[in-house]
Amino acid sequence: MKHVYSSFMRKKTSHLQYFYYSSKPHSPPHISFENIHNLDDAFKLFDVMLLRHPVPSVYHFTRLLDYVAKMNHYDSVLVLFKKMCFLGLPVNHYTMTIAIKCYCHLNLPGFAFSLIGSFFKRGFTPGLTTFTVLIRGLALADRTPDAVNLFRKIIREKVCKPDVIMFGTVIDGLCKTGHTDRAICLFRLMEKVNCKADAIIYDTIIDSLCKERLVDNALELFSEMIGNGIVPDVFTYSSLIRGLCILGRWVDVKKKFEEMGASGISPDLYTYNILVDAYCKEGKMEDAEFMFHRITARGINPNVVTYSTMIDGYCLQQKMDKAMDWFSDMNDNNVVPNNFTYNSLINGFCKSKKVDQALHLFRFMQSKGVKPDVVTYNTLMDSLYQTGKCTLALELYNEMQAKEIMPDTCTYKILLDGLCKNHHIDEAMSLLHMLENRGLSDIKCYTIIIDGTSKHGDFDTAQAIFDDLPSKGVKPNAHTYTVLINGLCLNKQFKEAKEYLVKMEEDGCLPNSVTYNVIAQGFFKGNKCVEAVTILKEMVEKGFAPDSTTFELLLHQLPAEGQDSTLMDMIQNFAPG
DNA sequence: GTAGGGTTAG
Repeated sequence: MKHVYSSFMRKKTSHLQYFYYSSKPHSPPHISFENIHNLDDAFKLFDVMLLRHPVPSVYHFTRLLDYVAKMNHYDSVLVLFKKMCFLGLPVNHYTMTIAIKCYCHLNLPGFAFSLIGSFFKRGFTPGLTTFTVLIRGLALADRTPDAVNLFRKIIREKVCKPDVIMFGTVIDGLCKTGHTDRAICLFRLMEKVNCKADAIIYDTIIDSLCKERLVDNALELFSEMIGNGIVPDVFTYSSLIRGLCILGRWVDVKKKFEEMGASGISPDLYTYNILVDAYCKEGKMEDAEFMFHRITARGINPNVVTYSTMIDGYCLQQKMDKAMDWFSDMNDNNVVPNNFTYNSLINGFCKSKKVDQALHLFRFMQSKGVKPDVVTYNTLMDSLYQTGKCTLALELYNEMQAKEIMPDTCTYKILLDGLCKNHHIDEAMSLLHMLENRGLSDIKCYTIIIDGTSKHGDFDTAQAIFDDLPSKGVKPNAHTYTVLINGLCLNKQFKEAKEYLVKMEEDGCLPNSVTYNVIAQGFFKGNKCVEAVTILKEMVEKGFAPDSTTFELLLHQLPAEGQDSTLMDMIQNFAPG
């Protein structure tokens, strides 16, 4: 064996010497991970370790597996783990816990559980760490209720005494599934069992509260945290800053940002990315660029998120030249664009009615090895349908299915709307029935169909679908009523349109600005100008403003209604600009 | 000696 090993070394010495070096001649080579940069290196090292005589201890193999796991190559870890088991190499509770983690990350919690059996077979007992990995694994696999049950069982059967990390794992699982309230209950329970919450626990809950826009509650918890002597870190401040950004509390954002610096905590790239994103979403591109320059001024390299966020900001404003400039900058700086980057650009081009450029990018991204996802397809299909290119849209739909990219609820809504707008009502109806059979139809689907059929001139169908909603257990919302009222106006059923305006309110759907604009425009177009003006007055009383189309129609009535002082007031109040 | 929890973009 030793001979095999040395001849192997001679052949491949140039590469393998990176992994081994001896401090003394004839001493066992030291195993080094320093020069492992990719999966290939890791597999080679594994093979070399197998050829060693004697075979290195389980400790070395475990470290190698952990190393590969930390590179997120969970499937490869399991390949190596199975190979170890197959070759009869020893594995211990450390090795098995890593394997459990990998099964969980691959969404195979069943296999993870079966490894618990192996624990006992091999004479090990799973402890806190292993159970924490399992709990987290269940949460990762969208099985948080099971994770919570396992946690309860561990406490009930006194399997082990949960520590702050296990509590933190369960709390995170609850937060990520929208149960922040339950997470807070568990957090309070910790105190009762003498388990002191640390910064990570506070950060998890604060972040979750901020995401739910309960920023004041988050700030309260932040004060409590400090009161309890827990020092906030960059995570805490980043979460709070993002929460304040979401609410547009810019003064508070600035204050928190300064407070953070004063506490000796430097914002990191995450923090900056949050701010860049917030400014971009707000359309404050100058502020976003300023933040970007602060990043580089601090010697931090912006990453794919930073660039993609800037690009998305310009795309949202349809400033495609600027967006493409940033795209070039990103490439010049060797930051590799990903799905998000391309999807933003494709969306930007679509919204600027440059579908050809969007399609060009769609092909380009694939040539660069970036795989389009459901969002890419949705964006393109919507744009193609809206510009009447049905054949191409359908081709993309088929292509997407061929690639086994699962359509989501957005996809179906795009198809429904696209088919209706392009006069394929029958196909839209059969799609709706398919969605009903699969339990995928919701009020938005029906609203699209009601809108589509009535705009297509088939108001009877629209009305029939609307009337059938209760029997399907679906409740119309303000949008549905608005679409129906629009249909009634198109069908010149003005009396009914007004009746539905009252009816929707009785049904708990308050008419909004769109509803009033739609009905006012319908009445103007049907030459029911006096009634249109009555509706406009009601609208203004309720605090809604006519949009530009309504306003133009109103102006046309000026000679006839010029004596009406209310009308004049309205015109003066709402003149655009 | 080795295994466990928290932050960014449609």
